[in-house]
Amino acid sequence: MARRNEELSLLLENIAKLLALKSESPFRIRAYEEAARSISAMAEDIEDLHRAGRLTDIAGVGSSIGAKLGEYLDTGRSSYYEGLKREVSVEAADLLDVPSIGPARAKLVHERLGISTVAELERAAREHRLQGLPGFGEKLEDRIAREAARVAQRTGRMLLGMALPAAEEVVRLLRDRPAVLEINPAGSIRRMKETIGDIDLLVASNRPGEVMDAFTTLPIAREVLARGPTRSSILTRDNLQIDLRVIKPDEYGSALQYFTGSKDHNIALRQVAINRGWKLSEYGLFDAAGKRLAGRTEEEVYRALGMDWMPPELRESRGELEAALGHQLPDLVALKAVRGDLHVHSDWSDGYDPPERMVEAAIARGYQYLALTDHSRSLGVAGGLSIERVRQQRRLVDQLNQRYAPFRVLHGTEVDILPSGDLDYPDDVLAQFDLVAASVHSAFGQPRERMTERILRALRNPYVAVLSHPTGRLLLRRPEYEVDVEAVLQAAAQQGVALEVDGQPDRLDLNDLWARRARDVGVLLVCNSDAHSARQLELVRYAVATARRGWVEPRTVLNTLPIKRLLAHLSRRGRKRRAA
DNA sequence: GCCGTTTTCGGCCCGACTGTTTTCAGTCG
Repeated sequence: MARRNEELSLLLENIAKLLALKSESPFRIRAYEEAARSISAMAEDIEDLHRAGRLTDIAGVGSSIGAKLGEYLDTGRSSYYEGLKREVSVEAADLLDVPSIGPARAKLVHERLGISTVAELERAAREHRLQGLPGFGEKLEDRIAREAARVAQRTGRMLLGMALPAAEEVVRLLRDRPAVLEINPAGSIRRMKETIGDIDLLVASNRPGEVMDAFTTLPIAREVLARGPTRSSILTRDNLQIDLRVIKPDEYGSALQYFTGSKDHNIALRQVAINRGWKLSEYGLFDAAGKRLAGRTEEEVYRALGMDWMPPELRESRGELEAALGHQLPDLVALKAVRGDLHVHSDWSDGYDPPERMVEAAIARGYQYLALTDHSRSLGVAGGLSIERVRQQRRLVDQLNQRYAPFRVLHGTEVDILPSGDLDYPDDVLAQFDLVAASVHSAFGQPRERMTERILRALRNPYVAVLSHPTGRLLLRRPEYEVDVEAVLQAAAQQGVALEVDGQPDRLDLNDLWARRARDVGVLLVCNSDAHSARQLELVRYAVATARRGWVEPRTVLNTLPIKRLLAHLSRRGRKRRAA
C-alpha cells in the first residue's frame, strides 16, 4: 500500500505554515510541526492506527490534531485546513521556503506589499521595494533577492547519492590540511537519509581562520555565500550549497552529536539529560552546577548518559535511545559484510560494461560472487534477452567461471513480472538460471488488489528467489505503485523469497521503514547495487545504509553469506519449493 | 496544541548569527 504518512505529515506542516503567517502562538505552531515529524518518522502506518482508533498514541498528537487527522483520513479533506486557506494566502506560505524569510517577514511583505509568491518576492527585492519596510535594510534585501532566485529554480531536496559524494569530495580536499584535526559530514547525510536538504560538514580545529580560508577557496567553490569565524557556506560548481562549521576540539563530540541529529533524536536525548538534572547542548554535557561531564567525543556523551554509542543511521527516534540505554542496540549489517552482488546488468541488456568487466570489478571489490541479472525478453527498451540469448549467455558464464575461479559468477535474470503475474520466461527456462530475481517494470497503474495479486503470484513461482525493488518507487519522481506491501512481506517470509533493498540512489527500495518491518517479520533481505556499469557496483553502499536505517542485522541479509552457503541456500530452497 | 513518577496548569531545547538597531527581533539549526 502506498503509505499515507507523508501526505498527512504534509497536511500538518501546511497548517503550521498558515498558522505562522497568522502569527498564532508559537507553541501551537510547534505542536503541528512536531506532530508532522512524528507521523513522517514513525514506523507504523497511520491508516492502521486510525482504524484501531489509536491516532492519539502518536507522540505529539492529542485530541485536536487527532480529530483533524481522522477527518482527513475519512473524507480526504480537512475543514480546518480549508478554513485557514480561505483566511490566509496559501501561496504566501511558500515564502517560508526562502532562507532568511520566517513567519514575521513573510507576513510583513504579504500584508504591506501583497507579495504571495517567491517570484514576486524576488522581483520586489530586485526593484528595492523591500527596503522601506521595518527591519529590512540593503543587505537583507540583497540576500533575499539571491535566495529567492535560488529557491525559484531549485527542486528542494536532493538524493543522498548526489549529496554524499559532494560532501566526501570536500572532506577529501580538506582533511590533510594542518589546521584540520577532524572532519565529518553531519546532519541527514551522516544519518544516510534517502534525501538531503542541506549538506553540513563539521571540522575540529584550533585555527578556524585557516580552515575557513581553505574551505572558501576550494577549487570546487563557485561562490562564497557566507564567511564567518565559525560557519561558512559555499555554492559548488554543481550548484550545491555546502555549510561548514569549525568546532573547538574539546567540544567536537557534542557538536557532532548535535549537528547529526535527527532533531527528534536530539530532543529525546536532551530529555534524558534533563531527567538527570543535567543539560546537553552542542557545547557539551553539563551537570546542575555547570560542571562539564562530556563533550570531546560522541562516545563520551552517550556513555555519560548511560547509553551505548549508536550508529548515526539509527538516530531517528524510533526506539534507539531505549535500546542504547538497555545495551540492546542491533548489530547492524556493514558494507564489509557483503560478499557479493546479486543484481547487476551488463551490456547484454541495458548495462554499459561487458560481463567480464563486471566480474573483474566485483573481484576488485573483494567479492566472492556476482550474479549477472540482465533483463528478460519483454523489456524491449532495456534490451531484454531472448531465450536464445539466454542460452548464449549461459555458455559465456560457464567460460567466465573457468577463467576467474574460484570467483563464482551466477547466471541470473531480472525477469519481468508481467501484468498478469506470469513471468516473462517459461519455467523450463527459469529452471536453468542459478538465480531468478523478479520485478515489475510495466503497468504501474494497476489497482491495489490486482498489483498485489500479480506480485504474490510471482512469489509463488518456485524458481523465484528474489523480488527486486519491491515497491517500484523512484525518489523525487514517482511514488510506489499501489500494493499491499505487508501481504508481500508475509508471502515472502512464507515462500522463503528474499526481498531486495536496491541501492540505486533514486530507488532505495525497499526503504528503511519497510526493511525494518521485513526484519521484524523474518523476511530475508538482499542488499544489491542494481549496477548498470562496473563503477556502479559501489551503489551497494546505499542499499546497506538503507538496511542499517531499518535496524537490519547481517544474519538476515542473503548476500552476506559466503559462496558455499549461498549456493546451499539457493539449491535447498529450490528443491523444497519445487517439491511442494 | 500537547503533555504530566514533581503536574490537568503552565511549561514547551537552546544558543548563535545577522542585520538592524542602540538593546533587539527574526531566523536558523
